[in-house]
Amino acid sequence: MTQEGDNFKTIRDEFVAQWGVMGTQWGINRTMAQIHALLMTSLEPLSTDEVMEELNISRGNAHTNLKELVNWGLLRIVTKKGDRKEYFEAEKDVWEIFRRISQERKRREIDPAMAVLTRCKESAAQMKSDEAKAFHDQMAELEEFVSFASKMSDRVSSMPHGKAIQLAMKLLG
Amino acid sequence: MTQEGDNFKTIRDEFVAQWGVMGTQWGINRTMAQIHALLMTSLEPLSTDEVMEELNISRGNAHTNLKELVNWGLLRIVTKKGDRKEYFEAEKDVWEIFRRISQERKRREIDPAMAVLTRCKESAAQMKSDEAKAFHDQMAELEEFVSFASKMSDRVSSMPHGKAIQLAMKLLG
DNA sequence: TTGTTTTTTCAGTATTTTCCGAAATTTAGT
DNA sequence: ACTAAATTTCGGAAAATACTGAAAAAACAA
Repeated sequence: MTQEGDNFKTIRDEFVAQWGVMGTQWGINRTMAQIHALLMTSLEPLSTDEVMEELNISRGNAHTNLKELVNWGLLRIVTKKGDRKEYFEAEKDVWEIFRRISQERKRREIDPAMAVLTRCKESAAQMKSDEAKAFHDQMAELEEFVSFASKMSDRVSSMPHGKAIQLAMKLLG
Repeated sequence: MTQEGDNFKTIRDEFVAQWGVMGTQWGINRTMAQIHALLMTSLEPLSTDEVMEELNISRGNAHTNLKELVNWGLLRIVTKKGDRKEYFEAEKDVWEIFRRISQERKRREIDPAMAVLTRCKESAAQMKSDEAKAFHDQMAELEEFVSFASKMSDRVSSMPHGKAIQLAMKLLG
């Protein structure tokens, strides 16, 4: 291993560690964020064992989080001929990463919120007191806004990269 | 208390509870989300004691989370003359709520991410190996995208409500 | 089928986060 | 200055979450 190789490993490890810390700050677990960082910056796909080794984590932990990242569409499984192991490769295109994360967060965060708001709004619809009317109106406004944001998110994240840039330029220009 | 009053309290409590659960799913603590839900749907500002009572939580917990919501700009403190207590009132306008949350998340999530990416990119800038070059390029792409998203977020969340709607219509139309 | 490699599951443990309750501090009236 | 009301802080308890390690299951080859 050359001197430069060591430097690279050092800075990459720092990125992995920092990304892990940041993950926890936005409600993603540390290991998942670290694995994602590791594979985003790896030229070759890695096996479960290599990930375990690199991050000093257990097999169960590595396995669970690798599969979760596959569910998010941020990793894909690849195989090598004559080798029974699964290897994991990260999506590296930033626009594609953004799209996958947007879609997943919408599914997990926005859609359930909509359901709650709609149900609460409807339950309050027939009530006559001032309190209940205000509650109903507040639910309706929140629901409208969330629905709207949801549609916008769909629209933007289904754009090809080029279209998105165009739109952005108009906004920033 | 009328029959309808009871019904209203029931559905409001359900909203508060559900919003709390959702909070935990997106990395916000349950109590903070519940207090926000409670005050968003309250016609009158509430005191710390009223919040404690309504949610069955301790004074310390109520206090900490009320102040945190004030820091987020989602609640403001109001006082009544001849009363030494502080009362808390929620911002109810959905566009304003969205702006405050966007700004806070940017400050907490995006800005630190930028710092990490920039530092890692610069550390790898002089390295010559293929691995290091790929790492540098990946950091640069991520940094560019995040910076870009950050500017977009600023731009959109500083729009008045009307302008935002116009933009959205063009996107959805 | 039998043995070997790899993946998956999960009960128990460790860590992190949240919360309570009470003491300490601050604020304001008399 | 003294008292009373309200706010703030914080050590330790409780709850929620993440992780380990090992066993079970599955996949594959001989």
